[in-house]
Amino acid sequence: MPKGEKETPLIPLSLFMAYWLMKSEPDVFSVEDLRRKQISGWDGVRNYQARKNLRAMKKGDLAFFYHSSVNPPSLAGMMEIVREAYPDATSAEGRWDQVDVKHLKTFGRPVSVEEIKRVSSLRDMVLLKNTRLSVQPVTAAQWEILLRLADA
DNA sequence: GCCAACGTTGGC
DNA sequence: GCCAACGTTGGC
Repeated sequence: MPKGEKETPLIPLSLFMAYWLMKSEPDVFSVEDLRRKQISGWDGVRNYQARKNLRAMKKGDLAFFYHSSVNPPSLAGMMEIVREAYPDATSAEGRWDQVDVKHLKTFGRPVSVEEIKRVSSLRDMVLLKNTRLSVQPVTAAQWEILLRLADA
């Protein structure tokens, strides 16, 4: 290999980590609330499919912070999973879990769901297919495209 | 505020 | 296990 040429890893780093999208109504908890706290528990999830996704999260995974039920609904920032699933203290039944997340970025240019719908390579996003799922996976390819749209 | 899509509950 | 009734989510 010629000097100064960057060595390509045999296996891309992205294969080792997963990407997610997590919804919150910003009136309740926004990406700026998370920026102020830096680290916060992500609790209150009461859906089995979302719980399954929470439990699949690994430390170091990245997630988009999605602002739902506002105009316009959009990807507002990015965070890192810093603690894997553990019992949600706000759940009396004890069967729900939460993770801890850390603020990484608030997007200067949030990506609206309307914009996402216009990108054909994003048409398979869970966000568009299963609109009610509040914790959902994002593929590495989708992640890259969305980051570019966010100018991040 | 409306309503479509989806999830849960409970009677049978 | 089916399904009707009901509740919730979330875009519009």
